[in-house]
Amino acid sequence: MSVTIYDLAREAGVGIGTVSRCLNNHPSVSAETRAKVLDVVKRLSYQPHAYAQRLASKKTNTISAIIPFFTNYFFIQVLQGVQDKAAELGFDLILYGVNNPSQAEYYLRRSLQRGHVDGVMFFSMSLPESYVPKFQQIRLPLVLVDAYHPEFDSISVRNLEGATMATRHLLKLGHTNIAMINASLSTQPARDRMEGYRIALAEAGLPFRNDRVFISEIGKQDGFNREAGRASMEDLIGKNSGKDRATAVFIASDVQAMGALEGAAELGVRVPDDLAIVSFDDIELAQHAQLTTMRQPMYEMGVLALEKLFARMKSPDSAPSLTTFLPSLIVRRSCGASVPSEQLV
Amino acid sequence: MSVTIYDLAREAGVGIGTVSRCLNNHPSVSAETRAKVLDVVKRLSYQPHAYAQRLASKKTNTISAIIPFFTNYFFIQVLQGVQDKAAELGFDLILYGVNNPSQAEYYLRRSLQRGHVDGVMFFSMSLPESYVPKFQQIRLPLVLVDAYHPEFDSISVRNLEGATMATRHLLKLGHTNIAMINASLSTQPARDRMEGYRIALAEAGLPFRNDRVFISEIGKQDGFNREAGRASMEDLIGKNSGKDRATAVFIASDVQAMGALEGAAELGVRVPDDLAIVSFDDIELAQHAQLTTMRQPMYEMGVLALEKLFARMKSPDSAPSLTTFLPSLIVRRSCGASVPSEQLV
DNA sequence: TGAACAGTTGGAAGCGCTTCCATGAATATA
DNA sequence: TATATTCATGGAAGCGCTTCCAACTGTTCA
Repeated sequence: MSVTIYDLAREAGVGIGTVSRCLNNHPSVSAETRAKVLDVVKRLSYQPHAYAQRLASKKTNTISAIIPFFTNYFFIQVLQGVQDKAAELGFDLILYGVNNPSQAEYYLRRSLQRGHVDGVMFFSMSLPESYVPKFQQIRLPLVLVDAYHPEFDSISVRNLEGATMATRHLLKLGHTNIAMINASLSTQPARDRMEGYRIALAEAGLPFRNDRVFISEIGKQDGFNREAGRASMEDLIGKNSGKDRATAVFIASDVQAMGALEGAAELGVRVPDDLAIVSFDDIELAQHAQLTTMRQPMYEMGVLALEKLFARMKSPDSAPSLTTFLPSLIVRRSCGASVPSEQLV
Repeated sequence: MSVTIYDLAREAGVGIGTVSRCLNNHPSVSAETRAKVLDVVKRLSYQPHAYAQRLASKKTNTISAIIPFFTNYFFIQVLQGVQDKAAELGFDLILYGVNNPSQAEYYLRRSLQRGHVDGVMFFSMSLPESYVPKFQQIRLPLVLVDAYHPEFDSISVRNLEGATMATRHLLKLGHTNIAMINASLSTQPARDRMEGYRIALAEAGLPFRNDRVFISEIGKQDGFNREAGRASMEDLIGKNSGKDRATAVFIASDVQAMGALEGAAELGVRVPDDLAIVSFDDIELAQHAQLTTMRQPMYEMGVLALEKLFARMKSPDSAPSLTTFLPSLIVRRSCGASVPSEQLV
């Protein structure tokens, strides 16, 4: 049927051990023999059987990525980084796209299956605590991306600093009354982004006021969605009159900002003239909507995730590392800065 | 180290054959024995070794998807369909995201590796002819999605009919001078969409005029990109004056339409008042930009792709099937229809 | 001249499973 | 009672590879 190393061995007049050594670039094969064997390999167009190799060598050359679909553009971008690096390192990538935490758990279990994958990447969700010992027991490398756990390698974005940068930008543009639209404070990113906002205000000697923070938790994703953004904006505009009027708002995510833009347009509030906006994430829509926003280096995060996984395979006992990325400010029209410096396109 | 069926067999006081039969729901095991074995399985928290199973059974329970990243939203949507169905059928999905045809070929070869996957899905690119015999020889199931080849199962969208529907919609709104912005005619979709446009015009007794079709091939993807759309729109507007003025345009894709909108805005042409627009694809941006467009059932296509692959595994000898999906008209603001009927959100 | 050693090589064992065949027990049939 | 027939079961063989160990060939050195 298909060509095996036994066929190669017979054809080349050598033993199967020698054939295997040739295929795996083992040093102790004479140049002559190697050439002979490789010639036969080519002639019979031999292809190794992936699973036989994996069974015998106890390495799978495969990793899995558990990643929620709802992150959309983030999903694609980060996946490109992962995929490119995986190809470079010769790994196959099993994709487990999920829509909810219970699906994620299912795939965690599946990834933990003995000999299934050499490593796991877990994205944008908090790791259920019950899986911590399981990964540690079988010593399966795990990297968290856009998430954090002290026991594992993690990669995340510095939400606090990013929020500070965003708010500082509005301050630099002369705004002194800056509101915030946030998502549920039950999530760490929302808390961090609010803290960053608070810090920037404090730096400028401005008070942090609870009545300037608008939070809606309607819809999915703890309020990180379009409808919640819209509701918050309507709320804000309803209360935004008189001399105490906010002239700018920092919005915790681009998707919320998209909804907020709709709400503002509907209520006749012009952006940026009546209200300047800076948000967070730089999803694809942000460019089209001309949102000034904090960009996360998604592709780079994907690449680094795989690098960390690889490093962990090499040295399983090193201490868990945390790498944080500083988001960068992308200036577009929504903040009202005079010279939009869109460099990306 | 890890628990094997030998451990189970010893612990349960049965043979390894019996254990294996229990695990695989083979009928000829007494209920009593089965219960005993399954109890031990649970007690030792046994996990089968994936690759040992695969080597012995000669089935991988894995499929690969070769899919270009540049399709963006299509990518995510269709992948969700694939993933959901794969989970249901118990398959693992190896994702090979690519950015160019040579990467695609690399992964085709990899997928063809003996015993690597049980089936392959190939998206949105034309299959290199040299791979046709390779798949046929080793009888590896292959499904083409958003693509077509007579020798394989294919799923595609009826571009011609979709274009006709789009153009008809503009006609129904009273337009009699309708232009088209297209991409390179070297691609089948571009040809089909133009033919559909032509047919709708003919139905209405209107002439097809070459000077009303604007094609730019700048940038990537044979002109299916933002810059090309913008260039074409600028070209159109430059030539659009006098009584021979086009009042509507059918644009071959949403991404082109996004660029076209920018160009129109810059040149002071209002959409839809001065120029009505209908485009094609219904990517995520389309909703935000309020583009009236032809929606492709992406999720459904993903599900069907996996169903076809599965069917092909069951009966390798049936004739190749082609399924086409009819896109549906999503009415938003860009066409100027009085009552936007956005049902999706 | 013989011992020690490095460089190659062949092939058995083993990875953990599925499957087939032989066997034995239990039941049905003449 | 003797003989089929069915149902469960144990375990060897085999999937295609890697790896280890033994063995064989030359060389080198005392």
